[in-house]
Amino acid sequence: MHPQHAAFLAVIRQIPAGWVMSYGAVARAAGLPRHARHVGVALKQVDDPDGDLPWWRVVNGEGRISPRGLDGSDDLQRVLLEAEGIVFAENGRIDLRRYGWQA
DNA sequence: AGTTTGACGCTCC
DNA sequence: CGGAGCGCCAAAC
Repeated sequence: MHPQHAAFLAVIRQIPAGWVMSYGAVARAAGLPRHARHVGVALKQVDDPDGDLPWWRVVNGEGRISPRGLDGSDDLQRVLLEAEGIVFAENGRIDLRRYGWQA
């Protein structure tokens, strides 16, 4: 585990239920601006049997769930977010001005 | 050591 | 609002 990944995950763990953060926001909050892409890398590698990491509360800067290729785990992410009361717009976007968490 | 590759983001059009 | 283009940065080739 790279120390930077730990920093990203530490930030993500602090996002309260019902709120979201963009990859870029997480990177900035972790003190590593311009490393938004790296946040995605960290999340891809992580496995959380304990479920202590709310990975689903991270979306991209457009307020959309970032595509992961072939698997449909982005649908799961949407379900989890909606279960926390987050409302998706018609175009599948989340209003970050309303749900964006500022660490 | 040069190139490609992303769970990204911002500007333009 | 949707695309294209480009910058970014570490990893993997």
